[in-house]
Amino acid sequence: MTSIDVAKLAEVSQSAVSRTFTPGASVSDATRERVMAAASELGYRPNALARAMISGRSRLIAILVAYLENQFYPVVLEKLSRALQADGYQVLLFMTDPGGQDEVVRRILQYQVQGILMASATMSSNLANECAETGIPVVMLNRYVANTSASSVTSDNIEGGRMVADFLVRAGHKRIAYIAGIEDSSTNRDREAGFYSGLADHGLVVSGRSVGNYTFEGAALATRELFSRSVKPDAIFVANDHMAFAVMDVIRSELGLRIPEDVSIIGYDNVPEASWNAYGLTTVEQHPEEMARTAIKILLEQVENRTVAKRAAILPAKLIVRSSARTPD
Amino acid sequence: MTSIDVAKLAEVSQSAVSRTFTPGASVSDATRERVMAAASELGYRPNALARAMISGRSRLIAILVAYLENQFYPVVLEKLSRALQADGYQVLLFMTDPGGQDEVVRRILQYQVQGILMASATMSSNLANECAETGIPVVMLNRYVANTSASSVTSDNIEGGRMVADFLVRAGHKRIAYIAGIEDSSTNRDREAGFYSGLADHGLVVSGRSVGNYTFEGAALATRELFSRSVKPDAIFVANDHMAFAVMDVIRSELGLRIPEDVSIIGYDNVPEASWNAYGLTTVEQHPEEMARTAIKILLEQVENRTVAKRAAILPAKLIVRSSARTPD
DNA sequence: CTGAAAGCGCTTACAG
DNA sequence: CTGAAAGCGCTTACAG
Repeated sequence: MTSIDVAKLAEVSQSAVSRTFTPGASVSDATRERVMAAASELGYRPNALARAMISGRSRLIAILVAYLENQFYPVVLEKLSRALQADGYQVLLFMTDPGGQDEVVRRILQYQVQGILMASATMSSNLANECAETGIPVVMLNRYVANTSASSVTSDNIEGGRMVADFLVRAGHKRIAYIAGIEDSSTNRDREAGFYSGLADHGLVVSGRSVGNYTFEGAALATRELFSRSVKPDAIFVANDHMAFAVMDVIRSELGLRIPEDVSIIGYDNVPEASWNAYGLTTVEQHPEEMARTAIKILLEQVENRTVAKRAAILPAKLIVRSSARTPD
Repeated sequence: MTSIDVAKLAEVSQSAVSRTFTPGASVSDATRERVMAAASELGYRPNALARAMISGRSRLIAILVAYLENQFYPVVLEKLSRALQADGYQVLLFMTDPGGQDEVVRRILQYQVQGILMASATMSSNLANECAETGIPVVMLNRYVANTSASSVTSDNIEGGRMVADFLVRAGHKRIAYIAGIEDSSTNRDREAGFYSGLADHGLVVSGRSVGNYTFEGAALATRELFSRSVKPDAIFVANDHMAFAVMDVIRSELGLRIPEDVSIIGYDNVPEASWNAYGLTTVEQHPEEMARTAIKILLEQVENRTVAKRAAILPAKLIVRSSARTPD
């Protein structure tokens, strides 16, 4: 079923059919009606691929994600997709591997996507620039890379880390440890830097540090390591919620300690599970809906104006107090 | 940058360029080398949309998902996407709304997808048949609809429900309740039917029933309702894990009861959180990787053979025993 | 192995 | 408002 078939049946030109399905094009009511009648009789639907080819606008946006285990990402993905769909764009989803990043992006480019959204995936500066040259806007979510033309949307990770330190110190903690995410991720660097600077404001330094690499298992190992040392922490800032759950499990089930009586735990993200009673995790909120909305606003602005001017949005951090950490008086 | 630009630079025909990028096409080594050199000099990549148009094979597969809060779906989505990518297909992702289902599918069809995978979304039989007429294969995951030509992949929900009943009865429970998911979903119907039949095998009937609609909040309400009655359950089978976490939270935090000493809880799915120590949920496994693999196998077989013969795969259910339910001696 | 040519299904100036 | 025509960037018989 093509527009030509419809044109024949409706006894109009193929152009008239095309115009009927193009919002804003000039067609008389009479023509439109005849075309619609013929179209529905034949079950005709315009071919979006042909439209994309000829118009140069595919209305395809690629979303890159590395893993969906950490609930922050499914939530963001859902928000992004819904917003994009509502604006008449389609989502091309790509799961990236630690290594094959560049290959994936090149495949995306073949599909003539009009923009790229990167969440939980890092992009080499090479690749970001390659996209910029092609004129395809890139917006990174929850991460940024220096020296690229890619835009970014993050929460104020530095301020978030600082707030955690302040909260913990004011609650009377003295031996405050940090469990890091992926060492060279921008989120980890910023949260850690803010945290240390917050401790320093109170004349303290971190009492222990181990690395969980943002994985559940990594966090469990990191916790055991931390508590195997002579100086045991009385509070831990964990670089994200996903790891914090593993940390809490190990502390309660394996070490037999109470939270927050023996150890306070604070995470980062405020994923849905953080509010589940079994954890009641005190954490720093990253508002997924707002991050998604901001990312899409930046991306579509660039898509529609065909500009690739870099923008970096930093959303405010907010501490969500629950029961996993002692509260300052 | 088009194949014509490359052809000019390489001093060959446009056909030669096309053949160089078509696996299996006959090109001499000499020609191929000149084309590749020119292509990389110009940064040329074939336009997948043009290829799709002319060849009639878009290599696009649509995945429909309704919500990603229940961790079962992100996990399945990740497995599906990776498998499809590995086979050289691209994923077009659609988040469906309870109502706008049909509209979504019609939009998908415009993009000339070669197949549709439906997870956590129900498709009207109308729509399924509409797809079948177009010759586009549809595979539903974790659900099925009677009287359609859509294939399906599910776990053996009936047998799973029966196993839960048997386990609970043999552990000595007498007042066994059920918290339902969405009433008219095939998963709920089958799990419930199997469960009741399992109870009947031991001469028992369900002692209470309320509906959680597969949501976290719905399950919390359903739990409060169940315990507000005169006969309180000493065991509950919850139609999926996602609800079971809410049930456990309410039982422990609000009702002050112990699990499994006072109440046994069994869920369904075995999502990642089920193994977290704070819950230690005994549950029926649905192996997401195997379900994804099976769904893709069925779908691609139909895509590649251009058949739409209906298939219904039912994977075996397996009880995963943890600590949320008393164990039979 | 190679090139000229037809054609996939549309949009969009252009002229009337 | 309408139609004829060009063209988006490719693949793929066809003939040599």
